[in-house]
Amino acid sequence: MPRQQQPATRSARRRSYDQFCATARSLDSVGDRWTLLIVRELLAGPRRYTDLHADLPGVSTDVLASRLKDMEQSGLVTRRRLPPPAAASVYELTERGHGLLPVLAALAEWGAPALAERRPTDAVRAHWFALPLLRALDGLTHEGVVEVHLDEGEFHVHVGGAMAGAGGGAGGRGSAMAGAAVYGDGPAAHADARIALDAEVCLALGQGELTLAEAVEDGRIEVSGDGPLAAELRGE
Amino acid sequence: MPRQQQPATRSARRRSYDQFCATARSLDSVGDRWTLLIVRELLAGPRRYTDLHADLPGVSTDVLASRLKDMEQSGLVTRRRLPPPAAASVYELTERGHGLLPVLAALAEWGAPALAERRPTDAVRAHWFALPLLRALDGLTHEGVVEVHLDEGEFHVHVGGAMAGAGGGAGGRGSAMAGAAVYGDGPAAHADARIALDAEVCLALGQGELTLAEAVEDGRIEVSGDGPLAAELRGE
DNA sequence: CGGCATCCGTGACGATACTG
DNA sequence: CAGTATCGTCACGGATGCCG
Repeated sequence: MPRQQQPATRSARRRSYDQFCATARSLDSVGDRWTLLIVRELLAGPRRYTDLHADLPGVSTDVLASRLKDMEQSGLVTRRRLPPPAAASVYELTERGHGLLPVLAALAEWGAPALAERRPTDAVRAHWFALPLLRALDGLTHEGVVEVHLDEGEFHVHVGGAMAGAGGGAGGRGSAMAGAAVYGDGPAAHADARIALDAEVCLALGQGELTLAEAVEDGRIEVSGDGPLAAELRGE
Repeated sequence: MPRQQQPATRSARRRSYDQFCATARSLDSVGDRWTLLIVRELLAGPRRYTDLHADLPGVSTDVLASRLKDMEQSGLVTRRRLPPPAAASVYELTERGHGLLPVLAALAEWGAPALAERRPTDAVRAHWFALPLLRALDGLTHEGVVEVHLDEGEFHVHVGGAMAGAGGGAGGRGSAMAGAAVYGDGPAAHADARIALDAEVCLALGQGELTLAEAVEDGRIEVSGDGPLAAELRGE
C-alpha cells in the first residue's frame, strides 16, 4: 500500500553528535556500524557490490547499500561503471576516503592483541592481514611490489613509495597521497618479490614482536625473487 | 523457522563482527556509539559520571552507564572511589584505554577539515582542542606543562615527555606509555608556560597549516612564562 | 545531589524475500 | 548481479523515578 512516507526523509536524517570537535565530526561520518570495515575492504582496491557483500559476512544487503550511498554522498567513495565487456560497476575510495588509512592502521595496531584468540565463528580473508603487515615493511628502502602468500590466500603490497605506513608524526604531513592503492587483494600484476609466511608470523611482525630480519633468518618467511627488493627482504 | 532466541542474555549480549581481523576486533570493543567519545573525555583526566554526562550532550543516562560498565568489563576504564571528603567515584582510563590515543589522534586529524563550518547547534568544550594541538607541540625539546587559554576555556598539556603525540612510525613502538595523562582539563597545578590563542589558530596548528613559530611571530599566540619551555615556545 | 534503573517511542539493524 | 521491499528485533534518545 502506498502509505505516504515522508518523501524527503529517506536517508537524509543522519544522526550527528553535534559537537565542534574533530573526533566527533569524524565519527559523524564514519562512526556508523560497518562503515570503517567497508573502507578497509576498499583499501584493497575497487570492489563490486557482491564482492563487498561476500567479504563482509553479517552485513545485510540494505545496510550495505545504504552505507555505500551515504559514503558516496559524503565523498568517501565513488561509483564507477565498468566498460561494456563487464557490465558491472565498482566502488572505489576517493582520496578523502583513502585518507582514513591512518585511522584503520591505528585501530589495527590497538586491536592486534585481541587476535591472540581465534574463535571458530571468525571469518578470515587474506587481505585483512595487509594492514598490520604494512608497518613491518615500512622501513624498506627499495620500492616495488611484494606479493604475500598466506595459507588463507594472497595479496600484494606496494612498499617504499614515499609514505607507505602513513599517519606518522615525523615525516611530511600527509598531503597528496593520491588515490593510489597501497595494497591490493589477490596476486600482483607484476611482483618484484614474493614472500610466504603464515598468519601468526604476519601478526607478530605487525605488532613488532618479531622483526623482518629475525623471521627471515628463522625461515619463518620464505622470500623469492631476484631483484634488489627481494635481496633487501633477505637481508642481503 | 529456526529461531535463535537467546534466552535471558540480559546485557551480556555484545554484537561482534566475528572477523579474525585486528580492525574488526577493535571495533567490537570501541565501535559502539559514544564509546570513543567517552575515551576522549577520559583522556583529559579522571571524571565523575555527572561530568561525563555534562560534557557529552545528547547521551542518555542509561547508555552512558551501560557504556561505562562495558568499558570497565573490557578493561578500558576503572572505577575508583574517592576518599570520604568527596563521596563520589571517578572513572579513569587504564593503560589499555589510554592506548587509544593514536586512534583518537588519527580520527581528529582526518576530521579536522570538517571543522571549517561551525554550526549553531554544536556544543564546544575547551579540552576538545587539546588533541589536535598535541601534534603542533610535538616537536618541543624541553619537557614541561603548557597551560592553554582559549576563549572557550583552558586546559593543559604535558609536552616533551618521550612520546607525546604517539602513534608515530619512526620512534619506538609504544610500549609503556603508562597511565600518565598527556593532557588535562582546566588549569594546571604547576605550569611551565602559558599560551593564549583562539580556537581557529589552534585548529590551524593542528592541521599543520600554521607552524608554531609563524603563529608566535604573528602575535596570534601570546606566550607567557620565564622558564626554558616558554623561551622555546617564543622561538628563542 | 550524584548515580544510576525503568519505561517508552523511534529509528537503526539483521535476515529473508523479491525484482529489474 | 545489484540492489529494493518488508518485517521483527534491538539499540538509542528522552524523561522520569528511586535510592544512598
